[in-house]
Amino acid sequence: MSIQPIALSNARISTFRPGAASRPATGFEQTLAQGQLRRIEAKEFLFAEGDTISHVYRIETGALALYKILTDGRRQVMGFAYPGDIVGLGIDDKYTMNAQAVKPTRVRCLPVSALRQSAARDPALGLKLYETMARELAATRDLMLTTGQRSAMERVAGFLLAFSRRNQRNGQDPASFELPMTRTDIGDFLGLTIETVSRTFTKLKLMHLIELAHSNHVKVLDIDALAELADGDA
Amino acid sequence: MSIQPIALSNARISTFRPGAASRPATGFEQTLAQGQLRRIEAKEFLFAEGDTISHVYRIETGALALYKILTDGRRQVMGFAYPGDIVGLGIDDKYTMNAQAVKPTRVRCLPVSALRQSAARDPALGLKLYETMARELAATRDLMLTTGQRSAMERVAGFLLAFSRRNQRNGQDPASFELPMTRTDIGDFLGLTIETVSRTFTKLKLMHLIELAHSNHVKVLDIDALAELADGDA
DNA sequence: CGGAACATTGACCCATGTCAAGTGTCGTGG
DNA sequence: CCACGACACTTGACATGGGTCAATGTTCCG
Repeated sequence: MSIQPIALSNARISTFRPGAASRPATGFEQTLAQGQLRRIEAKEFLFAEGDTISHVYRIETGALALYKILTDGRRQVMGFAYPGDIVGLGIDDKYTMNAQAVKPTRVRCLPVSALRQSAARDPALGLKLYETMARELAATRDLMLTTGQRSAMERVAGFLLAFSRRNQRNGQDPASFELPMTRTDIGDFLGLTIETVSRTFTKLKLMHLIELAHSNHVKVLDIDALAELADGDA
Repeated sequence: MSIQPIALSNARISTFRPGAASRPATGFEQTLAQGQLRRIEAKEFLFAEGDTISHVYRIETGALALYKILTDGRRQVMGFAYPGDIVGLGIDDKYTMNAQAVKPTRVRCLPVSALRQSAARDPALGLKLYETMARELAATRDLMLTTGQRSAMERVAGFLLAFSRRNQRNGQDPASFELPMTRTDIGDFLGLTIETVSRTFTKLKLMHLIELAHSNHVKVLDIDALAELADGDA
């Protein structure tokens, strides 16, 4: 896979499906399902880097940007969290990133104390947490391969491609979607300036690979060509 | 901390200290201690991306480079593994990176089957694995902040600084050390070409912040200035 | 309608990549 | 012990992708 900009997209601790009995609900999922629902507005923080960890969250609707900042203001977006994703896990007692909503978002809250208790008893939960982290690590490494080695065009094409594929996985239209985040977010995610992101979008338009109805609504015209541009990958 | 280029440097599953009884050895550590010792030569692979996972390894002596490659040859070194570090963990049944010795290296081997068995029974082990991954994730994110947002000088200064600090933690001279890896490895790690790495080393020499006896022996003359150059961090 | 926030576009510049030559350093074989 | 080749590193000259700065356009909302 060429790009994996979705911090926790595969990091779901097994989505809870009431109908499908194939996978029994763990204590964690049961607890989470009863967790309090919380609504946050666009640009509001769910938590900030350095805050003491109180809860772990699962996104229900909306989207979050997860990022770190340097003192001089440079910012690296580590990923975006979408419905189903879990955010806030970590071994220290402080959050290591900022989690800021990019649009109105609802999350379900689980106190970490409850998580710790369960984990001390249930070997399966410990392994799930391990899996979750391992997946996120894999995603982060893919992103690093991207920001470390690829050209602006490869990065942007890969970003759009990942979005398209994510839609497909979720049974939505892979050829037409709304980007919830700003150019600044995309730039800070890919390690580019907003100008470069914008220019690259324009190039893709001129090549007739995409259309931009409004600046955030993307229509993919030629996904194969897009994949080729994004490529350079195993 | 400004840079953390050491993939698994903090990812040790609690170093086993026979003398200190404060921390009881887990089943994992006991098993590992009895694991087979294996010697690999410089440039030899411990495992390659895509190989089926058979063992998890702990480095005893030497150093490994862990990296991914794109089809066109571009390479991203994700980190280096030093004595005490654990490599080979992952949720899939294939290794996700190449692990290649940068100098003669000895590792202790643990079959994953043994690990899986232990983990199914022991909640503490699952949590340790989780911790290990969480630490490595944090290190990878720091590296991403580096390759994504920093200048060549910041990257190289940070790299040397991390090396110095690592030596200090291990009770060795923080002002004088041998880099086990080539300029190519450093470049592919920091997302720079070997020429840029070399030129940056030269600049640091001219600024009298370091000395290079042989091209791989670094003497740090002014660690504070180095830290300042590396900085831009929280 | 007005203004704020975001996006696009253009002109220019610079840090870093590219290409090429030159300089150690090491190990091997004569 | 020296000659040689292999390999890694350094240095220089030049090219360029993407950053910076500035002006303009677009969308949205009060």
